[in-house]
Formats: sequence, C-alpha cells, structure tokens
Amino acid sequence: MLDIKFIRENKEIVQEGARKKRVDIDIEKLIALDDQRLKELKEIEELRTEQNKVSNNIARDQDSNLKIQLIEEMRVVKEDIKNKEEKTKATIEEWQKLMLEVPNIPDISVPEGKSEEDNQEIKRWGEQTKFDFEPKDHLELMTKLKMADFERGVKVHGFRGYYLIGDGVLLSFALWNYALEFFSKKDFNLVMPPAIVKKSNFYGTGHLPSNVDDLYLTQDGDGLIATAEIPLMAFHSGEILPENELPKKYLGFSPSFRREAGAYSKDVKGLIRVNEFFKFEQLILCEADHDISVKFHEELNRNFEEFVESLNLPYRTISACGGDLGRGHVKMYDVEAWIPKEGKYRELGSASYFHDFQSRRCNIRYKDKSGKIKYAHSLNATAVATPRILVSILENYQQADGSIKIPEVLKKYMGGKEFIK
RNA sequence: GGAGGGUUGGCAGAAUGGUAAUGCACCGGUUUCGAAAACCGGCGGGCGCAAGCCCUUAUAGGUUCAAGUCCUAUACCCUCCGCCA
Repeated sequence: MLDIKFIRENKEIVQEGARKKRVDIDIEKLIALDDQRLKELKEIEELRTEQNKVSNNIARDQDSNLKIQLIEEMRVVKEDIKNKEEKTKATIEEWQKLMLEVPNIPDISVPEGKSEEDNQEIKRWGEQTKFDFEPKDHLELMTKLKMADFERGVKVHGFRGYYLIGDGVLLSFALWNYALEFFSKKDFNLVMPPAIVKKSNFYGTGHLPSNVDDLYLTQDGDGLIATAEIPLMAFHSGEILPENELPKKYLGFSPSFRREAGAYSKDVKGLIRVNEFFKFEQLILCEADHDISVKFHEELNRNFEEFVESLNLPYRTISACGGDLGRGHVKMYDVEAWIPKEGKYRELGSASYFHDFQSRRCNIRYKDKSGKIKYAHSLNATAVATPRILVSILENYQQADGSIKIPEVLKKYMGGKEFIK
C-alpha cells in the first residue's frame, strides 16, 4: 500500500507506475473518494468533539433540569454520529479496496515490457553445460535412480504430485544443511515460522487480494503460506521497532503451498512447478531509505548468486520487466539456472524490494533517532527452494551412464559419496 | 473436546458507569571533573505550523448523554480433565 498523501501529491508518477506494471487503475477516482473520506471524517470528528465536551459537562453539572436538557440534545447528536458513521464506513471500505489495488512504483531501472519475454538479462555466469552424449531430463534421471516417484505422486496427491525417495531425500537434506551453513555465515537469524496462518497476514505481503486463487485456504479461515515471506513479515506486524535493532535479517525455512491456478498448461511434469515445496527464504527489514533498500537488494541477490555459484550451476540473472512485477515490487531480480535438456534458463529464485509497501500493510514501523516514527522498508529473496533446484543440479551433473556426480560442496552432507547411481 | 480463571503503557498496578492514577524501567535536561543520588521535563497512536482535536484498557459489536467498568460474540493466555507426537 502506498501513502495516500504521497499518491495525492504525485498522482502522475503513481499513474505512470501503474501503466508500466500494466495495472489498470484510476487514480483520479481514488483521490475523489479520498476527498469524500476526509470530509466525512472531519464532520464526524467535529460532532464527537461536541459530544465529548457536553458529556463532560453533564457529569459536572449539578442542575438537574439543565442535565436533562443536555442529555436530550446529545441524544440527537448521537443519532447524527451514528448515521454519518454508517455512511463513512461504506466510503472507507471502498477507499481501502482501491488503496489495496494501487501498485507500488517500479524503479526507473526496471525494464519496460509486458511479460516474462521482456525481462532483461543483466548477467550470465558459467558455461552452458555441454555433453558428448544425449542428456536426459530430470524426470528420467530421478525415476531411473529411484530418487523420485512421480506416478505414485500423482496417484496420491493428484496433478503435480511427487514423492521424493532414497537419494532424492538425501540430496534435499544435503541442500538444506548446506544452505543453513552457507547463510548462517551471512548473519541471518534463523526462523521456522508457522505455515498455517490467519488470512489477514496475506494482505500484508500483497498475496491478497490479488492472488486469492493461488492460495490454499482452510475451513477455519486460515491459509497455507505460499512462502516464508508471509509469516516472516507478519512476525513484527503492528510493532514499532527501535532503530538500533535495524536491519532485521531473517532466514526462514518452511514448506510452501501454491495452487498454481492459471498455470494448468505450464510445466505439467516434474519438479519445476509443484503444489508443495520447501524453501529457505532471506528477509530484511531496514530503515526507510531508498539507497539502503537498494544496497540490501543487491546484497540479497548476490548471496543467492554466490550460493548457486558454489554449486557450480551455470545461471543468468534477469531484471523483471514492469509487466512481470507484482503489485508491491519496486524491482525484482530472478536467478535462472541453465537446464540442458530444455536448452533454456529456468527460474531458481528471486530477490525483491518493496520500499514501505509491505510494511505499511503489515504496520511495521520504527522510531528513528529523532523520535520520529516511520514505516520500515522490506526486502526478500530466495535462499534455496527444493525440490526445484534439484532439476538443475541433476541435469547439469549427469554422467553418460545416467549417474549423477555430487556437487563438491554437497559431498560432505552425502556421506562423502562421489556419485548417485 | 470439557470445566474454571484471566487480558489496562516496556514491566508492575489502580480506577462507586462521569471521561485511563501511581511506581519501576527508559529518554532529555539541571547539578558534577565524571558518575550516582536528587530535582525538572518527557515517556500509546494519528492529524496539525501551532493552539488544539480525534482515537487508544485483547478484538468486533451492543446498551448509554457518557463504557476499562454493563451485555453479546470472538481471539489469546493460565489451571485442571480428555486426546495426542
């Protein structure tokens, strides 16, 4: 959510930002509604002032005739307030609905574009893996090596179902242990958050109202988290932090659930797109300063790149174009690993920053040195997502005989083994 | 799932239905070579240049001229029983 004051003072910028994100929104309509909201609130406030004053007098006054008269007068005022409040409630609800739809303004450096195809490559690392044999895809590799069972996965879960088995499980644990070690060195506080959370928390990160179809909701009105970002942001919701506690850096580990509604024809097989997975997520709350946000954004992205480099996976980094950004994002990088069989780069994770878009919704503030209360800035990035990352590891590390060479840094977590066969 | 008790600032803790005490902690100042102590001021949130106004006693409603206080629902916490990893 943006600051309504900022919207009022910078409507051209906001409207232009929405255009860049391909979001249809009428800022003028919002401002007209806000005028109405402010006018109505002012009227109510004035009536309340009167009511408070007179009520106070009633308490003090000894003259019972006067009391009766005042009470009679206040009865009318009370009715008036009640009616006006009812009207204003409707105004505010409509106003809030619009406010939630106003997208954050993308950074000037975000490329123009409508969809994924317009994302801009900003970096390429490593050589695209070449084989002197016909490489297999991860489905075939994992099935043959008994690392996964997709048929039974679909039997039991349905579409997009999978079982990890045997070395598929060991490799996942190896990655988690390695990630834990790798990111612990970067000064993150470790968190395992709840994965079932109250629906209100999804508004904080911007997963609601826009992505309601992608969430699993429970019969208790809760939701299953789509990423640890949701409960990590909710962690400090409603709090006012002392500035000296910033930045807050968290590394969350959680299951993640996504319905993938609207992606029915995409990635229908294998582990690229699944309904449940595990993810380590980096998250930062920092001071409300654009330069600090940018600095941490680069840092989070670089952390992830380093992690991928340490696994020696060829990758590229892209800057997502306006049309590919979520409502809350200011800017987002995706790190994409080379997938030999498909002959293209596929997303491994992403790093984003939001300015105060999320913290405004989550009501996360801090008191700066002068005692002023401000909304914090928030950022997040993938640390590692399994099983998706297995796809790139297996396909890039496969051998002619169908075995998998274990990446150097993971060996010690795989009992020192060299190969999965 | 059942029974009972509870929820007021960072913490402790008051308030015959009459408009949120007080103490501790914390921050600033005076004092001091410096500190402690003492004293003065501040110490929930929002709007406003300011005067000031509004909101705030877990949350949402209701009764009332007026609600921390009365009523209803919900959430959370504690104790006990049941179940359970």
